[in-house]
Amino acid sequence: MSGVALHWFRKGIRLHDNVPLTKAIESCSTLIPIFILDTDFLDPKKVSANRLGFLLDSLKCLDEDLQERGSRLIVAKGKPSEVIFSLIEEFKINKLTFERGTEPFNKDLDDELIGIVNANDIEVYSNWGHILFNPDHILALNNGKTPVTMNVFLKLASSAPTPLKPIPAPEKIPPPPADFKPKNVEIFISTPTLSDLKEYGYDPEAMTTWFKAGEKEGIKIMEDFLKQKQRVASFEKPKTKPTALLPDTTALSPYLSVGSLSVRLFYHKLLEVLKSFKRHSKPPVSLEGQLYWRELTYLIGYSTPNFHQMRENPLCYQIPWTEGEAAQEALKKWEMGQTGYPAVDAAMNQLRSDGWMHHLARHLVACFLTRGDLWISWELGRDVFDKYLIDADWSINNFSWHWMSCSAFFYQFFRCYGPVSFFKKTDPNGDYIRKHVPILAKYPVKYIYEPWEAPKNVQEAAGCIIGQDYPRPIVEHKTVSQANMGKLKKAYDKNKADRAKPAKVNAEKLEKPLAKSKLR
DNA sequence: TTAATGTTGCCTTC
DNA sequence: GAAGGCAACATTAA
Repeated sequence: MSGVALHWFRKGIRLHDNVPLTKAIESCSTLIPIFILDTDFLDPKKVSANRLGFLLDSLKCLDEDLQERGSRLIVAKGKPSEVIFSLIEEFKINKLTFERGTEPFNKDLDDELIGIVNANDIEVYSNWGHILFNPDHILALNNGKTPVTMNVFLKLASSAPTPLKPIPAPEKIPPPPADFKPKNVEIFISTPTLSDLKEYGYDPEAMTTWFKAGEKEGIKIMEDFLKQKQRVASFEKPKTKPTALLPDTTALSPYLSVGSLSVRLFYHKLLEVLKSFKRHSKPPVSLEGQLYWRELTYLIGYSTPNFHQMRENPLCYQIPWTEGEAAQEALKKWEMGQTGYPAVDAAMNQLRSDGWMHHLARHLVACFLTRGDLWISWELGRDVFDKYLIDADWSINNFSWHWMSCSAFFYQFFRCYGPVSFFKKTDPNGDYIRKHVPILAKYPVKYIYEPWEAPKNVQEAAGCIIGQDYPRPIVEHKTVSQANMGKLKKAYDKNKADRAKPAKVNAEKLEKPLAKSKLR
């Protein structure tokens, strides 16, 4: 054991169930554990202080956990591929380990790394540690076709190999070289905080999320939740409350997203709990089902070209969303919680302050921005979510915006969320609004969801005049949502017609070659 | 080809 | 609180 190993942390910011890291340790006396802060990522316009801060805190925890085992985390800054290749060369790396990514930007880099590194006679180990199932395996089971519904996915998953059992964290980890100072790679002296990134425009005060980062925290939240066995066994996602003042779901998404909690650990611990119940809730609504949804989105993101956009995306309906200045203005109001619909604004305010909101709150605001009310492209809403959510996840986020905008996977556009009605069901008193839109806190129950309906004297008594202290509704929901359904119907018809034409031509052209290549 | 199905709508009626 | 109408989508199973 004399080699130098490089373990690259991307997601998978943890020591438990980290197979590549464990493989790296097996065969080296020196291990460089590195995280690379991509300079493209350091932009408050694209990545909020909450999201970046949560990531940095996760790294800090990782560093502490590494130090407990005789190592420490090295955080570099730059373009990931350049940093990796530079380190490989300078430190004569024998072994490179990392967790594979399904997203297009990761996929390309993975292929590049595996190819070039193998050519240089360096041992490479990577795995699919961020997900339960090997996506290539699932796709093969479906003859290479991307599954687009949960039932199809469940069938495929049931005939795929059982997800691997998690492995424990290593007890000892070989240290990086003493005085580790690469020549061509910029590294931080210690794990950076937001204060160290002021030059990029970050303000440490802007980090307001109450979520605590780290592997220990993620595992603790998981264990506390799984202890409530009855709750686990009867969990049904659609029945949880978006307006709860404390999360009514597991709220494990931030930890799963950066990988400080292993999805396989959660999966197997969950199944253990379910085993002790004769009857329990089932996918797609159960807790187990939530993990399968996550898998499905990763699989779709992995196998669908241009999944991050409407155009050139084979799964996505082409819908003529509003563009231009008016759309930008409305988008900004939506982002900043200024639509004049208290429920929507409360959710958006929670998104910006906490970096998290309940899944159904995401539905309400996403529907409102796209097909429901504002008729603005899901891509723009997706970007706003990606900026603020501490659980931001490329696959899940893109999938959900397809779904909510009726661009793919879900098409029942006549089922539309009401910005007044939807939250009333779980929060008739409007406590969620009172918390997240404090200027409305004194409104009587009768008007809390529709403050513009309140008589002037009621507005004055509540200390908030509509149109002055809080905006009037940006649109009239009833009217625009009706009109939008008509527009969607038209767009659907046009898409069907457009799809029918080229498909016919292709079928004729491809008939022979297809038959020939059946064995592929 | 038709029938059943689809994680999470809203409103009115009983 | 449950049920049915609303005006009706696409995908999958049969």
